Amino acid sequence: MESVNIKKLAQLLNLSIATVSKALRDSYDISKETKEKVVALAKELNYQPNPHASSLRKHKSKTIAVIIPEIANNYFTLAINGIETVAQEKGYHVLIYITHEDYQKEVSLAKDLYNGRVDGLLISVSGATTDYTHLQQLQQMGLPIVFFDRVCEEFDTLKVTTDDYESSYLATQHLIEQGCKKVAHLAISGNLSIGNKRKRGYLQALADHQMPVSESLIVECTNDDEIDGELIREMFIREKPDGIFAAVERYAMASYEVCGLLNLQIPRDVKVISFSNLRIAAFLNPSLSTITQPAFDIGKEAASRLLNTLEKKNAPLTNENIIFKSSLIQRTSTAK
Amino acid sequence: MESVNIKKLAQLLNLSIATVSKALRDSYDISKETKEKVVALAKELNYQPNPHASSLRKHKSKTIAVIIPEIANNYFTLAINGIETVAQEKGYHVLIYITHEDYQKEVSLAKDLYNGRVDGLLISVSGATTDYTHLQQLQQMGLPIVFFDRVCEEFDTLKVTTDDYESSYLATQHLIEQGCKKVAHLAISGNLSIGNKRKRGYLQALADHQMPVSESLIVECTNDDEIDGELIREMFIREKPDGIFAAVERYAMASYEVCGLLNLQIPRDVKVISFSNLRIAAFLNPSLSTITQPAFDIGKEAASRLLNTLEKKNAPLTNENIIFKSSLIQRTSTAK
DNA sequence: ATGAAAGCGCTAACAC
DNA sequence: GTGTTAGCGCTTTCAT
Repeated sequence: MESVNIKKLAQLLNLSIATVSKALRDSYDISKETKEKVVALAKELNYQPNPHASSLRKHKSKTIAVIIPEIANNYFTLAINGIETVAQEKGYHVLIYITHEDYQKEVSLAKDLYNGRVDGLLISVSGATTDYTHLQQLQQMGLPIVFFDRVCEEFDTLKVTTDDYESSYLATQHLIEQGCKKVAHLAISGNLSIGNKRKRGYLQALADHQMPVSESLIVECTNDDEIDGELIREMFIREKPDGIFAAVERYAMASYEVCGLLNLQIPRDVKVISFSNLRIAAFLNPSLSTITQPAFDIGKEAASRLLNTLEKKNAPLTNENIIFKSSLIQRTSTAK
Repeated sequence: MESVNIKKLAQLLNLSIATVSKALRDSYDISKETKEKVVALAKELNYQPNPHASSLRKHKSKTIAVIIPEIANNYFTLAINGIETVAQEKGYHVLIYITHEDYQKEVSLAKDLYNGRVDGLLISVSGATTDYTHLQQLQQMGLPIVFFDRVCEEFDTLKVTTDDYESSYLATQHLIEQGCKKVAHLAISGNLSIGNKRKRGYLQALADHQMPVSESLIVECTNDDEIDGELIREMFIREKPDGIFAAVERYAMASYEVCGLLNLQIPRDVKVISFSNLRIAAFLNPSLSTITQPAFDIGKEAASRLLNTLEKKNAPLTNENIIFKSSLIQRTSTAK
């Protein structure tokens, strides 16, 4: 990458490096003519300041990191889209890191951010994460962190989530209202707060409607599609549920598969509802009732807040919890 | 971001900065004992070298940029996954940029890479891009570029694609074999090479099978779902096709929608096949026959080649074209 | 085996 | 209004 630098501009214009630098930053104490000359030449030579030099000097990189557990998932895809939109608007760069639900990877990725590589971090933690010291260290070093979706409750910072408890309650209630007598839950593995909230919403709805509650109706899924399929199949055979509330889209698809294998018809024999951001849920066979999170907006909001803090336009990140509303969209999979 | 730097380590150890630096890089002319002391303290204090300083000094950032036209698309999501996997393995960082099919954005994003921000670029060009000077400039400045999927044929560098012409031919032929007499094509807008290849495959298959060929059977889609829906609807009414070959997933979904509106049954009245990387194509109603690209592997290959070049393990990027094979998966939407 | 010093390209305090 | 200079944290040549 051979390219023009500020020194070359200065030489060509017979000016000092400082003057050129100031002219480019539109400083008040540079004459209009000089500024114009400088800007003109910079444009002509396609001058771009060296980002490493200026990051080093200013202790600001105009870059944020996004750490997510997976990407083959519509929620995160949409969230990234929202994040990238805001970042581009404000002239920030976005580094992306995927943990594949691996705690060790999350730790080592966090280490990479220890020394000013980025100005801020947006993270949705891995399901395997129970210890947050890697993130706490980052925060102590002064790195602003915003959690989204998969948050760490105990962490003192901004968190952007959806109303997981409430929508899980409503989803479960919806199944009951549609006539289900035995509702199973396909739960997220690990002890993610999001997983707990969804499970609690489910349990509370069952309790409030005098429905059978049993641990054996809850399948703690993994990150492996095959294992999950097997666990779900076993539960179907063992419990013969007539309603399924899936905590994530992937488990709903696994249920569709299992129903196919067991010759169960949705929604006649089993009704299914799931958290999902699939745009084509309506085209599934049968079309899938979903709880849809405003993922794009969540990404936008998380990024906006972070960038505002970085630009000091706002107070530092408070221990606030911004909660977006999900929407329950009823489709054929829960029809009476 | 207050943190430990090499100077502090040197002070604490009563060594010179140079020695510490060398010890950390495991240089041959540092004694074992010194190395061990340095490494131990570095670990203890969680020392991480400042990436901007070393990038500035070494003219290497260990970072690559990925520019894609959109992300709410399974192909690109999978490709990023492949790219990120390779990058993480080799200790590289991945900056992500989305053009939203906007040429101006692509140009301005390219400008951001003019001055060493990244060591290499992976790009899938926007559909609106017809002029490649912004990329040529980057290449002239010495930035290695690898194209994937949406490539620029005339560009002298490595390109990773799929057998678009062949699979389009096969997809069209498949429709004909399934009994279609009038096959329409939902084509990608603009003059992307990928769009042309898919269209040429379609046209050749029609010609080889003595099928009606007409410009009015080809819908040049846009990037706007609503407009596309309208264009497709008009074509359906005007031409009454009994076969649809969609160049991208989004257009297939639009067709499903239009068929619903016009009370046409798939596959009885119209058969549909589409390029798609949707994992749940099998669960659509009806399940969608697809041409599926090995997107993850394409991302991996593109990234591997780029990183190998950066690490000088390979010769520089040649004007090669690596072609992956797509697979045609027959499902209900093209059943007889 | 260790250290001194220059310099990557830029910014900002301070002089003139 | 413009220039001089120091220094961000690191690597690397050259001396010792």
